[in-house]
Amino acid sequence: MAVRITWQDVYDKIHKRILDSSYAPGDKLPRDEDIAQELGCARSTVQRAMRELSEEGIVERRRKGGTHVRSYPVTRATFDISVTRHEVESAGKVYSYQLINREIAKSPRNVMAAFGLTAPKDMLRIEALHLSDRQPYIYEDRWVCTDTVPEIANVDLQCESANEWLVLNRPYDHADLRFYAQNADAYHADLLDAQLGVALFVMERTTWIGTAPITTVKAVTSPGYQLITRT
Amino acid sequence: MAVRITWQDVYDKIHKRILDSSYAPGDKLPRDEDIAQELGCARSTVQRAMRELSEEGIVERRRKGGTHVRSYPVTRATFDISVTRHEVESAGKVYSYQLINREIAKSPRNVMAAFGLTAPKDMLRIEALHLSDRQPYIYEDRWVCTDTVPEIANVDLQCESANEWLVLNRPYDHADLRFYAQNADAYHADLLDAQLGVALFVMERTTWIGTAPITTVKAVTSPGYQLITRT
DNA sequence: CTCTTGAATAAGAGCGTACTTAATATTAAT
DNA sequence: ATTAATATTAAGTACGCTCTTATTCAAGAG
Repeated sequence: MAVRITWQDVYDKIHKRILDSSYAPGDKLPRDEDIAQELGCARSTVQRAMRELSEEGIVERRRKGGTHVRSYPVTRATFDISVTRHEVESAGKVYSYQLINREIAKSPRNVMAAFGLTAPKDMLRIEALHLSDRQPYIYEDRWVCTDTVPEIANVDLQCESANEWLVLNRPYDHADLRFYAQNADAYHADLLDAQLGVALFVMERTTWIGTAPITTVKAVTSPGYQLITRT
Repeated sequence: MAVRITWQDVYDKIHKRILDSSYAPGDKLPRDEDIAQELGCARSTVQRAMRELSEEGIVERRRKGGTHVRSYPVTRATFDISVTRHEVESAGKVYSYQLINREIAKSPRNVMAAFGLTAPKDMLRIEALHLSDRQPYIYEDRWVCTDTVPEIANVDLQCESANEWLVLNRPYDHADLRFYAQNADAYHADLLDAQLGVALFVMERTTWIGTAPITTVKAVTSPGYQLITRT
C-alpha cells in the first residue's frame, strides 16, 4: 500500500510553493478541501499543516476568508528564558552565585510601573550575581511581591537563588519581557568587572499569576553577552 | 444537550492544576486517555490541549514516557520581526527612510562569519536610516549576497528600502537572530543623533534559502529603544 | 443609497476508530 | 551478569464524518 501523506508532507509542499513564489505574498491559497483532494489526503491533515504554517507566521487564515500568504512576511522567533544556572551549565561552564543584598524596601517608581501599581509597597528586594566560570555573568536586581509570595521570607537565599526558587515554586500566568541596552554605571561596572560606561545588554522580566504580581527582575548581563535565536 | 468540552477547556483545567501546584514541576500527568475519560471528551481533544501546553513549554511529552510538567519551567516568548516601516507606522508615527550608501564590496570578516563563509566575496552593501517622526530610529548596515539575489542590482533603493524589497521578494528558509548592546562610535552617534558612547541596542539577522545565504543585516537602534514581548 | 438581514462559505473543532512510532520494560540467550 | 530480541505502552498521526463559527456577499427594507 502506498505510503500515507503526512501533515509534514503537506506542510513541505505548500511551504515549497511559497518559497519558490508559486504563491507570492498576498496570494490566496486553495481551500483546505481542494488541497486535500489534490494531494490525496484528508482535510484534517491539510488543516494540521496549515495551522503550523499559520503559527509560524507564514500564512494567515480567516474563516470564510480562506488562507493567504502573509503580505508582509515576518520573522517569528521563539526563545526560552529559564534558570540562569542551566544557561551557564549547558554552555559547559561552572556556575556559581552570590547573594549581594536582601532587604525589605518600598518599591521605587520603576518597579511600580512594571507591576502597574499606583502606590509604593513594601517588597522584598534581592540583589544577586550569577557567575560563569568564576566570572561575573549576570547581575540581577529583583523585587518580589511579598503579598503574593509570603513564603519567600523563609527561604535561605544564600544557597538557593531567588531565580531558581521562584521558578520552581511560583508558577506564573503571564509575563512581560523587555530587552534594551544600558551604559554601565559605577555600581554595575564594579559588580560585573566591566569598564565604566560600557554598553550592557539588559533583560527585564515581570511575572504575574492572574492579576497578582509575583516578581520583577532586571538582569544586567556582562559585556559581550548576546541573546541568540535560531529559526 | 450539555455543551461540549473544547480543547481550551481541557487546556484551562490542566493549566490551572499546574498553576495551583496540583501538578508540580517534574510530576507525571495521567495518560491522555484517562484525562479524556475524566473530563468526558475524546482523546484527540486532550491531545490538542496537550500539544498547546507542550508548545508553550509548560509540559514535556514523550512517547511511552507520558506527559510531565517541565521540571524547570521556561519563559517561552515569541516575537515577530517585520518591516521597519510597519513597526513605525503601527506605533502611530510617520515613517521615512534615507539611503546612505550603496556599494559593491568584499565581505568583511564579521559578514563572512555570519554566513559561514571561508573566503571573502563581492556583495552588495547597503547602509540606510529608518526614521520615525523625522527622528533617527534604526540604522541598518546590510550585506546582500548577489549570487543568491542578483535582481537586487536593478532595484531603486532610493524609494524602496532593501528591507522591504527583500521581505517581499526573497522568502527565506531559516534565520539567525542575535541581540546585544554596543557603545555608539562616532559614526553611529552622528547618524542616530546620539551621544558618543551611549549604549545602543543592536539586532542582527541573517537569512538563508536552503544553504544559499540571502542577506545579513545589523540594525543599530537609537538610544532608548526597547524590544518588548508579552506572554 | 445606505443599512440591515440572511444565505453561503471556508476554517475551526469534536468524535471514534485505526494504525504508527518511539521509548521503555521484559524476557531470553549468550 | 550482560546483551540482544521482543513485547508493551502512551503519544503521534490519519481519516471521515458532523457540527460550529466567523466572515463575506448579496438581496431586500428603510
